[in-house]
Amino acid sequence: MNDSAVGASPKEAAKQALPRLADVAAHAGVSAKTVSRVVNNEANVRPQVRAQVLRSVAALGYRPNAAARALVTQRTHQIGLIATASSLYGPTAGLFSLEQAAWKAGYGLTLTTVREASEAQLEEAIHYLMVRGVEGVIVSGVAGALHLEASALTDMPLVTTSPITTESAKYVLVDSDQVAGTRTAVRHLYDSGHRRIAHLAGPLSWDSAAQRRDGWLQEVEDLGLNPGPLLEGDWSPKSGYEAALTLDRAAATAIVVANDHMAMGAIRAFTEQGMRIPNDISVIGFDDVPEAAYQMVPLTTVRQNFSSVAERSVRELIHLIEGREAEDTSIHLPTELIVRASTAPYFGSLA
Amino acid sequence: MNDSAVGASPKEAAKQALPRLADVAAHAGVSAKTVSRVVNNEANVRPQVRAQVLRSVAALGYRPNAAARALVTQRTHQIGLIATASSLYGPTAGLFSLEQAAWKAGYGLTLTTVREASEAQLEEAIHYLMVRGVEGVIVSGVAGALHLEASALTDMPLVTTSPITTESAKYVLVDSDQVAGTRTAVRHLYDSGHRRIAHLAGPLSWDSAAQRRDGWLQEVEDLGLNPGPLLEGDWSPKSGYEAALTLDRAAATAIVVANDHMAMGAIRAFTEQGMRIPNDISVIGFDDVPEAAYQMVPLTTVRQNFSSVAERSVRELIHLIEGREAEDTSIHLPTELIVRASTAPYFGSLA
DNA sequence: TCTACTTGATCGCGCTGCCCG
DNA sequence: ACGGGCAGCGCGATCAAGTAG
Repeated sequence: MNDSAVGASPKEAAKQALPRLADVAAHAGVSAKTVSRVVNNEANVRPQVRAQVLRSVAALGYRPNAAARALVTQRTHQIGLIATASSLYGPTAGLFSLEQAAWKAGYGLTLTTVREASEAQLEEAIHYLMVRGVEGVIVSGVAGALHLEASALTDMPLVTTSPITTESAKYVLVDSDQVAGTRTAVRHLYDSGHRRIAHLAGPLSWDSAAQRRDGWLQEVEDLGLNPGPLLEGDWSPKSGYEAALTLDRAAATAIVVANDHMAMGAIRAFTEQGMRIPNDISVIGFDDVPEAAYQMVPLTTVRQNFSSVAERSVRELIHLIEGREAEDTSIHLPTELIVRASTAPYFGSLA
Repeated sequence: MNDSAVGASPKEAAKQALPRLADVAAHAGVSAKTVSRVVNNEANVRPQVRAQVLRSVAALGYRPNAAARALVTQRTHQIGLIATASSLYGPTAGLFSLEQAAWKAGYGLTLTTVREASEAQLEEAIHYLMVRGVEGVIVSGVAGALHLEASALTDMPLVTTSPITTESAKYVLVDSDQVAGTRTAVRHLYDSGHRRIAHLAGPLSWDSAAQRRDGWLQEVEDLGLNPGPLLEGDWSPKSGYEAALTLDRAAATAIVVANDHMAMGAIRAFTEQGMRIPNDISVIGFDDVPEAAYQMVPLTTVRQNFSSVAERSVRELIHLIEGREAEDTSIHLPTELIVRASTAPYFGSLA
């Protein structure tokens, strides 16, 4: 029983020596049920007994077994997180905020990833999490506009960052206000005198990329301008670089880029072509990654507050878990334009 | 029973309608045990019966309940991940690789974070994970050299990225070879003619920062040079910027920086002071973040292969879980010097 | 009759809910 | 007001029992 020899089976190794409720009960000289009461802070235990039990708990280092508890209470206090497997700044930035917010609310996080944002993979991931008894699911950074059969969810509370169509009543969307973000960016350029404003979008299969493009387009049109060229990248600096090389120089005096990393690539491309930033072209990014302020040309950008999105997501999910009606099923958190040195006023061509 | 009214308790909501083994058994007209056999791919079930059970499983959408299974088998096939709560590139870069590697090996990931790398917080995190029945723990990106009482672990298999002293036999360290990384960087500068080589370190309470500094120092001394100035930042671009402003310009013709983001801040600071990169000073970063290649001055850097570290970590952990002896308890994966435009040969002062 | 294969009844994992003293 | 007994959450393990060759 007590052999600590090598080659012990995982079974023995995993649970080896973990004290159980009954051990504490024996140690304290009370019943198992009383220990349970103390551990769960229930009433009707004399302070004296409670103290004794607590002493035994401490002495043995007892912690209640989560699986057993989950089995009987049907609650796990776990939240499932489905993320797309990529190391993009956006998707990862909120991750730890998510965990911390969940922790504060008394929930743990079970993580799973999908390689691509297909209905099939999403449903598979949700099932994986359901089996593990998660009480709600957050889908973060998954690309497209998907449809989810309510049957697949069995009323699982769900919060996502990009819109999903579903019959489920327990569903809330939480995201930065992407449209307003790029609108603000366009507006800033307009106010600085720019009239030919291009857009370098993310992969348009991503909802957030499409929305940023929509914001650009809407604002440009509301301002009565002809939209400048629309380019598309894949979020990577490399794709920003390559897309920028294709930009017709005469067609734009400014460009709104869908994320900072593509903006960096674009700036590099413009520079290689002999253009100066911001003199020859103004560039605005999106995200405000930490290094944006410390580029050779500090980057003007639209800051997303990822930790706010994360915290709000957890809050909304827990509301759904607790059965409260969501007041607003589509929540858009504000972004903030951070003006640095990659944008400048445009006074018109002298030619 | 079937009310789908709002305000259902979490208990009902979470488990609502999930079919159990007994449901499948009834549907298929066999005993629960037979369903269990089929689900677990055990032998000795007639193909005909197996097919029928499988049909019932599909029809009801049955999935075995993980908590119940864990309770009886004492196995969860879950790996616990302890990460430091920060959105630094390094710690997050390997996260999804970790999840994918675990998934491939048939394990899930339970995530928890610590705010700071203290013994107390680590032990708390490990206990949190133990209660959830994880079979092993990976500690990623936690800073210092900590000591862990074996008693706290109860022989929990453990893989970390920075060294921990512990009595536990089931412990393996997996990391990039930090020392070799900065040694290579210094060597490259030396071979290019540099003789006054400074170092901008990360926070030296972090083991990885200390090791990179050690690599720099060792190589400099092995080459018979006097070490250049040693500066310290906190990994952020801002701290790199500020530290670089304090560098005595005459004291160094090159600087090895402990990560790319500080290097970016440093380059910005040097540029503001009228120095050109690499003409007036060569700069080498560490990590090879995606945007490093697309800076205005593409950054020479030491690439870490985060996904290799993640995959190897999972592999080693699973070996430990399976009771195999670790062949090597300290594994250092190679880094690669990526030479770009922020370094140049130095031909000596003409003064 | 004996062996090989296939199936099922019962128990218990660790804990909490209900009910009783 | 306080404490304990008992059942059962959903599953897999053990062992016994059944069927065919």
